Amino acid sequence: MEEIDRRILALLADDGRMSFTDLAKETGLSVSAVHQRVRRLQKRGIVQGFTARLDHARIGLPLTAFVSIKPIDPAAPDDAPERLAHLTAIEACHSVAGDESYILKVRVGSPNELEDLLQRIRAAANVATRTTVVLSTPWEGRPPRPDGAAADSEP
Amino acid sequence: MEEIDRRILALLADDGRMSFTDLAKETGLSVSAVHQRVRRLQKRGIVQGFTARLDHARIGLPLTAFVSIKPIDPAAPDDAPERLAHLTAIEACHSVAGDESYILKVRVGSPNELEDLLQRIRAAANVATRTTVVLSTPWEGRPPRPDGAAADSEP
DNA sequence: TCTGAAAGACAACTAGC
DNA sequence: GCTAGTTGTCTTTCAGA
Repeated sequence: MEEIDRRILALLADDGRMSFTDLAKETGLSVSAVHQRVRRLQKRGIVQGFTARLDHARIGLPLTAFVSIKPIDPAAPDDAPERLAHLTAIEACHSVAGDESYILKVRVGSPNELEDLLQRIRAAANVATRTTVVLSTPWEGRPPRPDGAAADSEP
Repeated sequence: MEEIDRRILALLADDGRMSFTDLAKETGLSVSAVHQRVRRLQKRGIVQGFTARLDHARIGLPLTAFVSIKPIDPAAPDDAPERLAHLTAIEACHSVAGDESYILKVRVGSPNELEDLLQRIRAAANVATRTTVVLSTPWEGRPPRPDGAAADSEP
């Protein structure tokens, strides 16, 4: 039951364009039943959407870096995410425990663009930055494998 | 020309299940032409695949962390990625410049699972770990917006 | 929550420019 | 590299158990 939902999620994480027909074959359900379950998973927000995995190096964004930021004025209100949201080079923004307050994952076309981006980040959020450049990425975005724990209750 | 490809990539990054019919409407091309272009983008490896975006908190993986690793024996050959690949909790593995050699992004169900994972990482790759726990994620996996630079030449 | 069937929409291929 | 047309498959909805 819940096992089938996890199987559907694994299949869609692996191939987001898999047809309902194929999902039905893989799960042993009818097409309608799979269709219903996927719609329910989307409605519940467990499936948040579908996206294409792109080769960043080949769309003009070959340089990836992690940027840790720390407020210059620790007393100021912490609204860094809102202040940084317009910078589309920032692919992800995580609030973290530890010495710094956020870790940003950024993608740019060149070292020059990275320098420019860092200046914009510092100016927009009034923060100090510490940057770790990615040299290569053995893997990334590997589909999650829910090991043991169960999911949530009903919405 | 190349402009249309970038538009297609942006649309598919935003909705990986968008139909070719809709892609055709959005780009002003015929369905066949869009179909051809997407197939070519996949064949060239610019589109590497499609995936469902899942709510990790609701599939039993509510805890995210970044784990930086450093070899205990700097003279040993660096094969950490191969040694760690079997640990499916590691969603991404980046080789980085800086004090440490890799940054891992991991997702687990609980602090206990994180502790267990860290032990496995240290044992498998003979490394020291430094872990930064994610408290919240304002955003993540935002579609890349190729700003100015152009893509590659032919395969 | 499932099945099965029916309508329409779509994907995939072909030919021709 | 594009358009247009054709065939077979798929998506989506419905009634019913």
